[in-house]
Amino acid sequence: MPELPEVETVRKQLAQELADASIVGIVVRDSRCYEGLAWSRVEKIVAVARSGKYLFVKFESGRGIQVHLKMTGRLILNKLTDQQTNIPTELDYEFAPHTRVVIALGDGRKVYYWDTRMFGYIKHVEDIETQHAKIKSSLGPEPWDLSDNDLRHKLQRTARSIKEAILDQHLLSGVGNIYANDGLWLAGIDPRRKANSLKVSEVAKLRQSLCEVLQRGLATGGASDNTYRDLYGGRGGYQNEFLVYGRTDEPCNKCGTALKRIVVGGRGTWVCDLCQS
DNA sequence: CTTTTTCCCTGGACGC
DNA sequence: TGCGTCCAGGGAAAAA
Repeated sequence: MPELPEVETVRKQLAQELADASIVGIVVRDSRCYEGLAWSRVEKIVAVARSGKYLFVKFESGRGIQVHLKMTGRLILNKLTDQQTNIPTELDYEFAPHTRVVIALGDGRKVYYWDTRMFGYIKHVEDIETQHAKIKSSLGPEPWDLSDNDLRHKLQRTARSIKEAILDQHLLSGVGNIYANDGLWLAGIDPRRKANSLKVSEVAKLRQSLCEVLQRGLATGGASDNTYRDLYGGRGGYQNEFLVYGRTDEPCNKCGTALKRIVVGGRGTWVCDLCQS
C-alpha cells in the first residue's frame, strides 16, 4: 500500500522524468478511476508536488491532475528507451488488464495508471493550486513538520487508540499501516493504548520513531511487499527490513519474542508483547 | 466537533 | 480441480 515514502518515491521520479514534458492526451479505460471533464489539448507540466499520500501534477495553464494510489494503484512510465537505467521494462502496461488510464506525453512516452482494486483515481481539476491547498488544509502535518508538543496536544484531544490516531490523515499525514506498526514498535508503545494516555516522553519517542521509519522507507525506495511498484515498475526495498509489519510468529528484533498479529481499529496490527507494554 | 459505520473493489487464501 | 466465502484496507461520505 503506497504510503508517504512510496508516494514520494514516485513523485521524485515523476518530477525528474516529466520536467519540460507535456501531456497531449488522456485515454480513460475505466471511468471509475478518472474524475473530471475529458479534455484534449497540450498541457505543459511545470511541477509535481505531494502532500501526505496525494500527488499533484501541475500544468502551466493552472490546471492539473490530482492522483491518489490508495491500495493498489501504480503510475508506470514506459520509456521509449531505457538505456539510462538498468531496470528492464519487463511488463507492458499498454496491454495489462488493470491499466485504467493512459496518459500520452508529447515526446511519445506514456504514463500508465494501473490499479487492480480501483480504489485509487486520477482527478482532473481546473485550478490545481486551489485544489492542492484545499487538500493540504484538510491534512495534518507530516511527522517531521510539527513539534513534540504539538503532537502531544493533538493526541490529548482524542480517546481513540494511538494507532488509530496516527493513521488519521487529518491528525497526521503520510503514515499508513506499515509505518504506523513499525514506528510504534520502535517507540516501544502498545498500539492499543489510548492516544491521550501517552506520556510526554512517549509522544516524543513516537514522533522520532515515525520520522525514522519513514526516512528508512524513503532511503530504500518504499515497501513492495504487495503490489507497490515505482515509476519504472521496480520494487522498493523496505519490505526486506520490516520491523514488525506482517511478521506474524517471527522473532522480535529486540528480545526474540514471537511477534503477534492482532486487530486494532479494524486493521492488521503486529506487536511484541514484551517490548510494547 | 468527534466518532462510528458503510461503501468502494478484486485477487488471493482458505475450506470443503 | 473447483466452487463459494472471507478478507485486505485509504479515505470519502453519511450517520450517530
